[in-house]
Amino acid sequence: MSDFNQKQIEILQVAEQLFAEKGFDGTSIREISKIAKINIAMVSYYFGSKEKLLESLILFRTSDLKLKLENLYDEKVSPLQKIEKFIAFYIEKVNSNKNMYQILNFENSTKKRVLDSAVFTAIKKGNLQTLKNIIKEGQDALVFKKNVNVELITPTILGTYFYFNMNKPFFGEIFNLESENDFNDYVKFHLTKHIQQTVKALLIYEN
Amino acid sequence: MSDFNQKQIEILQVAEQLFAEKGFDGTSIREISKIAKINIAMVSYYFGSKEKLLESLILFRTSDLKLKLENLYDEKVSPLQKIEKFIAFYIEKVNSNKNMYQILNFENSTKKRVLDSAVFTAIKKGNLQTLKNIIKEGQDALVFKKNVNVELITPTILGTYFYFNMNKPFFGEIFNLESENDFNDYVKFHLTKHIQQTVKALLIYEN
DNA sequence: GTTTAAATTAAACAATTGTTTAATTTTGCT
DNA sequence: AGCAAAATTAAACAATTGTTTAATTTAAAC
Repeated sequence: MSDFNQKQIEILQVAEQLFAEKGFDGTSIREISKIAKINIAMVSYYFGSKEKLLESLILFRTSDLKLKLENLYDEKVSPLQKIEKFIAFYIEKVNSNKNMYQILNFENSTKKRVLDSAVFTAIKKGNLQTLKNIIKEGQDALVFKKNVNVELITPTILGTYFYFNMNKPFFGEIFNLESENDFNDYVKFHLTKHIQQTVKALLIYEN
Repeated sequence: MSDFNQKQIEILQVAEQLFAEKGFDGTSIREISKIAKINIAMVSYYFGSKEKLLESLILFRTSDLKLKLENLYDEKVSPLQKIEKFIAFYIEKVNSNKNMYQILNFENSTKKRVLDSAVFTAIKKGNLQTLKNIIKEGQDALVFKKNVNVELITPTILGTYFYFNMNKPFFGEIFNLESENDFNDYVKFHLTKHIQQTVKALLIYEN
């Protein structure tokens, strides 16, 4: 599988940061090499090409993107609490992998590279199914209402986070977030809570 | 102000599409020139440089990004209806300027270029104030609840749309959207409705 | 029709890009 | 120590990049 040695991992980490900051096309191999303190030929030596470096990076991180929600599904907690946990866990996961998501979001909407979306589609469908199961459970228990577009809840959960993240300077000014720590704390406590409230309200409130 | 002649506008339109599709760094002047059927020197001749072409493009489109909500604010409709109109109008605006927003979202989160965010900050603050006014009105009328994080509602509104847009292939498959028309129709009717329901529920439902 | 400015062109530019080569150094193994 | 494979290096590569030049064509004004 993904058996990268220490040197390769260092390169991947530098590449991840730079790709997220400047985009794939905005990052040069020489820049990566300089920061990773390696010779520029090492990228080709280890990964073959710049494109394959990106593919390796995605492969390297893909396992991190899968939600591990099995334990959550067994728990003897109410559907409402499951939704809360689902959201908190999801946001935490995405926020701690924000560089990778930044890369994927952009390279996915770009028509230049055709990164194999099959594996991501599978992951997304799996996560969606988990959410559907929870909501179905809540609907059967008459806690959640019926007429809700479940497929659009993930866009609301993740979209809220990504928009917040994309406009970090703006919200940093509004909420007085001066450090990366401030930002992460705000996400963990206030933003997550907002999303939880939003989804819960959507699932419960009847027009 | 933005007095661009017909030739310049043609170049800007081609640049807008390509920047949105492939990113600023992923688009070459030769590519733009080829599609716009002009000589590559014309870009420098008219705009000065590639960077300045982007600046001109932003200047050219900025006026389109401002929400015109004055009429909405005067209307004798309930706060609930105002919220609905606000969202429908906002989404429609963003969706019809999706290329520009795609560019801004990416170039803004990239640390490479420092596009003057002051003007966008002003626009965002203006739009936020409008939303705040509506919500305040609803709270005073005891229709909306009090403890809501108003600043995070825009992320939910626009974030939902952008996430949907970014993952067009995925949702296209799920919802069977085969053409750009299908996509726009889904946004106009179903996605907009979902966001309206979501925000309304958030503003009304008490824990 | 002549003149002047604007528009357009092909060509060249220097810099940067990703990639490869060929030589050298390091490492691991016997 | 000796050897073979792996790792690392500096240099060169061809292609592409944004930009400029200098010449030519077009348009407008008188």
